[in-house]
Amino acid sequence: MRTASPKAPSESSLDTHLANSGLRVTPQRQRVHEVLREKMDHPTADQVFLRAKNKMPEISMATVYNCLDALVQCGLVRQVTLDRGATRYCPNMQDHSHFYCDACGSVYDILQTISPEEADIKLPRGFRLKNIETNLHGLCPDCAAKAK
Amino acid sequence: MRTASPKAPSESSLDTHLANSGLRVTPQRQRVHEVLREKMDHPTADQVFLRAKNKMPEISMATVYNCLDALVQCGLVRQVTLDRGATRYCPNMQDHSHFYCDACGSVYDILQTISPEEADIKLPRGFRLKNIETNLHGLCPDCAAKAK
DNA sequence: ACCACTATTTAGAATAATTCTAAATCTTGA
DNA sequence: TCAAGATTTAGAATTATTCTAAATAGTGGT
Ligand SMILES: [Mn+2]
Ligand SMILES: [Mn+2]
Ligand SMILES: [Zn+2]
Ligand SMILES: [Zn+2]
Repeated sequence: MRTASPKAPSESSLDTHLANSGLRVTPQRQRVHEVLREKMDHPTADQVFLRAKNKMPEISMATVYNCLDALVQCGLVRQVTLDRGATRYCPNMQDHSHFYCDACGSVYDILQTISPEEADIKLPRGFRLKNIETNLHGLCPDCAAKAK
Repeated sequence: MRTASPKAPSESSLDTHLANSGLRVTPQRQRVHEVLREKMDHPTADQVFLRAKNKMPEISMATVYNCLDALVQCGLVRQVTLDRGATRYCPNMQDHSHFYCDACGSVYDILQTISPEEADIKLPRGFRLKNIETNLHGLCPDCAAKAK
């Protein structure tokens, strides 16, 4: 073998991102990130907890919150807040927006965004814009069909 | 006097909007809407409750939630969810987006939006787009100054 | 390898945010 | 005036998130 331990791109990305933020690589953080990548349906912290427990029964809710915060902090996961309910988490760091079905609450990635330049947002003096978040609201295919 | 009881535009708008949604005009709903118009700083339900109590000491938290929901339902108030904290409420129904300061959590109205046409969002077959919500993240003037 | 230091995890308590429940009050329209 | 339905209310219940303090694990220096 050429390399001692070849890693999947997502794993090595986890390692480097955590390292860059001065955070350690831990089994819990790996597991939480894995759970998010396994099913990219924008789960809540609670759902991540339940899924993570399958392969790691000792993991705690506090740790799930800690891990999610760590992954958000090092730029591997995005927080998605779309309604009064629990925050959702998205491991897709590609530039994309979210479609939220107001009827059933499901969330879909939409691979299209409006860039700050394109949007040409004029902010009052002093504001420093970091990024633009676009949330699309409407009906998902299923709910749109039922609505007719 | 020409008209029997001339109303401020916002009040009559409250009446007609509620009526159009089959909802009654009540002192509590009027008060909650008034609180939101008084200080458009995007307060949380809890903050609305505290402010509403000044002129209406008997109002309850449950009623504040009920009223906010009624006002949202009839199109007089927008819900604004920007982070893991409590939902905020905005009585400005003009098309606008929100600037959220990631440092201090303050929210500002930005009178500029990306229209669905302008954005030219291409959704997969079956999705029905109702509206686009744009949230700007960054630093407010105060926090930007401190950051330097 | 041993140790001290710090980061992380953990269970559970605490707090915050929201929803629910059932009874009281109010409004509307026969 | 009365019945039906809408709304409000206090408080309990539930859900979401944060905090605390002790246990565990990882790191760097010797
Ligand atoms: Mn996503
Ligand atoms: Mn606003
Ligand atoms: Zn749906
Ligand atoms: Zn700020």
